[in-house]
Amino acid sequence: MTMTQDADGPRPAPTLEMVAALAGVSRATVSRVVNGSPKVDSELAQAVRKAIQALDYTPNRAARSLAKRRANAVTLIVPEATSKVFADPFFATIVQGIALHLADTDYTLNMVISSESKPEKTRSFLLGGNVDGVLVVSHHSGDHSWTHLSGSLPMVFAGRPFVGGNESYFVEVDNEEAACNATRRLVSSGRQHLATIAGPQDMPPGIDRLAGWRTAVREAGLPDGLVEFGDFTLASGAQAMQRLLDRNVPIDAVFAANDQMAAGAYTAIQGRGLRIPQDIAVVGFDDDSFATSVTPPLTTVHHPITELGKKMAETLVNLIEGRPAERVTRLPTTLVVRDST
Amino acid sequence: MTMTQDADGPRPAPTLEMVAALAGVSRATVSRVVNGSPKVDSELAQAVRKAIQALDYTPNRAARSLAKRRANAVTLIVPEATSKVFADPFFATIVQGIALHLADTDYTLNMVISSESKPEKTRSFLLGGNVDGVLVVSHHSGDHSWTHLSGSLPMVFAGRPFVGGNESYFVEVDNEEAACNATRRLVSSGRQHLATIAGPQDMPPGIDRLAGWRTAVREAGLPDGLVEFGDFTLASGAQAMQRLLDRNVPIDAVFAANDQMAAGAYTAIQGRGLRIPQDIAVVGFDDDSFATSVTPPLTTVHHPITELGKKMAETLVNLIEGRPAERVTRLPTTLVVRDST
DNA sequence: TTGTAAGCGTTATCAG
DNA sequence: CTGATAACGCTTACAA
Repeated sequence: MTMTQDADGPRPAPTLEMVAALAGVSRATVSRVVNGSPKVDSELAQAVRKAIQALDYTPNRAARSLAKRRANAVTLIVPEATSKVFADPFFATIVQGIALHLADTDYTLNMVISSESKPEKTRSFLLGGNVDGVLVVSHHSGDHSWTHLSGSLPMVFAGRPFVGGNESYFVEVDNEEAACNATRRLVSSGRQHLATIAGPQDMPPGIDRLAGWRTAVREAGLPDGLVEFGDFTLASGAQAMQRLLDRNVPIDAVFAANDQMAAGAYTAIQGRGLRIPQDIAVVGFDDDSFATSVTPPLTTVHHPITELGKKMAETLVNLIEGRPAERVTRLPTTLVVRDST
Repeated sequence: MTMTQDADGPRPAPTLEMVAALAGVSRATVSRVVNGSPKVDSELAQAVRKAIQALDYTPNRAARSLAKRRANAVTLIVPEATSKVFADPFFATIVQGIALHLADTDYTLNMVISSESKPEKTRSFLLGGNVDGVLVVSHHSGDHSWTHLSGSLPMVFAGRPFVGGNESYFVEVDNEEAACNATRRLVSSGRQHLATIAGPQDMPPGIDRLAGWRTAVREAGLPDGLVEFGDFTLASGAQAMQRLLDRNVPIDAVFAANDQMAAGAYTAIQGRGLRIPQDIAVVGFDDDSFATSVTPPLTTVHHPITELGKKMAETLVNLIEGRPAERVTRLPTTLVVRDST
């Protein structure tokens, strides 16, 4: 009785050795063509490629990593705290950008959500030579508990770290400038009583967007006291807007530090029978799905989040491969004007 | 001149061999204690553990995988199409659940977003022995282009696959039953004119939730024609509600197939000066951040998404390790009653 | 119970 | 330009 390949369990993947045999060359040669070495006879190369096709051969990553002392993998760290607050699409979108870029390289993306309870596990995973670089997306506060690793491993952050901003690699948009421009538009369209719903002041985006609003308001010679704070959630935006309205002072425009809070502001404004934009103009920040879902469609700052993720990945790969890389890359934003202003 | 360890480049990670030397045992023994083999003298074990501590040793995954012919890694596949539609937190949340569970195992999670353009790359990665199992979360339609791999590799799906539901492993909630219960509550609270904003009919959740609504409506002897469809986005929910209202027939309750569409329905309803719940009761599905952000807080079906992710991971690991695993696990839902009904 | 030694699939060095 | 052959760091029979 002969062994036939039954459907019992996946048969082992073809190895480089098998390819070599089929092509009638040495393993070294196969390895060379697989890795695109220029110095290999083109006839042999053809033969090898044919064999690879025939066998549907894929190099074994583990063996490869072992031999090259390089994992060809990068890790995305998401602090557990951050991972719990995914009301906004920031995370998913940035991950998408990262994965999209990495798909064109031969780096693999692995994800860990780092529990603050036992960070050593994550730490030793990272330092155990299993990873060539690290991406940190902690939309949340300044908990960059990973900054210290940047001495041992290439790291790139999403957004300026709350601390250590002068040593770390990161990619962001110019939040202050973008907020300033958005606010200027409000001014130049004739609004006189500008308010803002600011984000948390322990997060760089919260800080910078408020600063941008202030700059624009002051340069217009207007008072800058109409500030209420939210935490980037829809509900907090609604509440902040209520507080603003409760002050009983004239308000004819409001800049919200993100679209979710802007959407919240909508409910508060419209709930009081006021009209957007006739009574109050609203501009947001992010240009996420809220911006178009809401009525009237929201004028907002386009935040290129996917690009941000791509750029993070690109920077990290450059770092890993010893190519020059920008320490801080700042992506451009644009104001997209819709019907709320 | 002697070499001192300067801060030039990360020093190589300690190896098992170094641990063995320090502890005065053979590598085999170290390997045994690392892998928790029972048959090792407890004194030696202590010594080894001490050495591991001292050196801050972490096993090299590549080497380990190579030796055991097992990657200790699972891959999460996100179809590119799916990844573009992240208005709702489903993706982030389920990933969180997966990562959370995996954190307690020694499986690594890697993510690929599979471009439909060149699926072979993904395919060969998966089949190249780099991964022990696959998780597929394609919230989107029935594009389970991966089902065919399930012969070669353990796979678990998020939600019942549109096709192949009888062979695949998957975890889901009983959408039909949940929708039915939610609708029954509307009936039992005295509502007579029930409408629904259904999801896309090429997605199992869309289909099942509509079916559940129908069942409840029919068993109450009420007409089941008040149906409009959306695509699970806020905007589509608003539009569907407009169409419903435009029919100019009495409506005193509506079941939306998810919370985002319910939120959209809110704007349409309140935009016409109708009150929730006095004029129209609303119930949603998912219990995501919208449910509490909205005014009045939304009565909705709690969808245990994090648990879903955890269960997916758990099932997959069981499958990989040859333990028994449920082919379909259905997680319980609960109706959380807030102020919209 | 512990150690020896033979792989695991690739890459890299070094002759030829 | 090609082919032996020695690593790479760990696991695992097989001996002792």
